[in-house]
Amino acid sequence: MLVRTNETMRRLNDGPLAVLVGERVFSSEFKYRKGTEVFGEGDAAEYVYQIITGAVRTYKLLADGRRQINSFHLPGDMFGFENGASHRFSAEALVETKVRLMRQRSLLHTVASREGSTTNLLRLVTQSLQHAENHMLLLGRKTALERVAAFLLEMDDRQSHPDVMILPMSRRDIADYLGLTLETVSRALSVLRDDGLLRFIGTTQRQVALLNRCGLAQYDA
Amino acid sequence: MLVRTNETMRRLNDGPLAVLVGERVFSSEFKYRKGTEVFGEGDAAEYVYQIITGAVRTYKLLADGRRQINSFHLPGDMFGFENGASHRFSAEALVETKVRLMRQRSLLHTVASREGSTTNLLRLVTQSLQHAENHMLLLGRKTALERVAAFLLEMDDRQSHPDVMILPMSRRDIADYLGLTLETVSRALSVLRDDGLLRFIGTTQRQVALLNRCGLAQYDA
DNA sequence: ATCACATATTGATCAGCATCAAAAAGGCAC
DNA sequence: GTGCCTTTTTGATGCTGATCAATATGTGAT
Repeated sequence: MLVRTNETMRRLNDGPLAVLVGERVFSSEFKYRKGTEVFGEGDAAEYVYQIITGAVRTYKLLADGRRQINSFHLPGDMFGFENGASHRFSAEALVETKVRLMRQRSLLHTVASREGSTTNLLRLVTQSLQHAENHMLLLGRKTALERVAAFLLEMDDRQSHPDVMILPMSRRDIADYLGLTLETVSRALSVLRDDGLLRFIGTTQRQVALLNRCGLAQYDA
Repeated sequence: MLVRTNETMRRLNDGPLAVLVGERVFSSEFKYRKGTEVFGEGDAAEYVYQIITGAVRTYKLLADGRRQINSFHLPGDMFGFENGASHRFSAEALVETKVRLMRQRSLLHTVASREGSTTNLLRLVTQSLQHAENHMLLLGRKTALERVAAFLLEMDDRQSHPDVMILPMSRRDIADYLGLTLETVSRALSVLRDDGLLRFIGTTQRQVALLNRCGLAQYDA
């Protein structure tokens, strides 16, 4: 994505709602097994979630099964915040995922009684909006290679540029995020590998070492 | 778009920030000629805008000129709200446009001192996010015909289902909104016309009568 | 280790939309 | 109205990415 700065170094209890933590607002924890639904589109929006460990995809479906993933959520990220009474999209655990959760009503109430946290909550929503704006540019106007390069740089950034990046999602998930097919994603990754921009680590294809981040950024428009 | 309910009947002074109007918050009005820039990506985000008459496009550009329009703003709509110090996208008047504008700092300050308006401001941002989520689904997963049908239904809804809808934007604007080329948009409109779903009114091609909204909705996925 | 199933890669072909091109229609100044 | 420029439509062709298909690799259970 275009905006990568300041997305790094997110830690638990260090996000926009840090001020609320430890105030009996985050009432409980919960664990989801790989592939299970956290909530579905149209479900009552009772809780807000923060990921402790694991990863979650949020997505919308068309009637015939076409899927668009809005975003991937990693440890520290919050999701599920809704204005209305029901969720506008679905959320599923990509892998075994532990979350902290609290009631939305409780959150809004707490926020309303506290100056400053208002702005934090607003910032949280604004950041999602910013991500969405960048993603619309990607979906509307970028080529397959540009999309995949942007995706790798986004994940790299959100994992704080590790030597070996772990992708918790399948090729199909990546494809549904980028508005492509899984075959096209696979081919693009192969091109980038053959061009010496990345290397797959070990036996799995979900551990990636970025060998040339600047080169990758060239591929991204 | 998927969400059309409650987008109708928006009037001036009747939006999310109605509570703020008449409180010397909206300091002034300004007029932009057709095609002129309201603000550019990266500009200092000093003001928030509300359209009185006319229409505005907000968009992002890639280095080589590819453009993605995030949204079209019609009378009553607000835009230009930013979390950070600078605008994340550009805004231009589609036609001669009159706006009301106020300083962001002033808005935030006023909001902070008033219970309730916080939630309204939050709702404003959340609505933009909701629009973005629906648009990502369109950009990532819908065909050209589905996109154009969805566009017509969105505009129809936002103009409160008039007999004759006026499109203030060019085919190129529509294309850049829908992630297509202007030729593809033109062809899709011709298909819908030939199928009896719409009719062009008068001499211009920017006045459209929707003859069969349910039929159009079938085209949309 | 073996088997069954899920995931990923790679290849061949196809289709939808983009691109290139030209003509028609509309808008606007004079 | 006339002329000029912009916008829109329509047509011909091409290319990117989708689809269909086969193989390879990985994973998890027993």
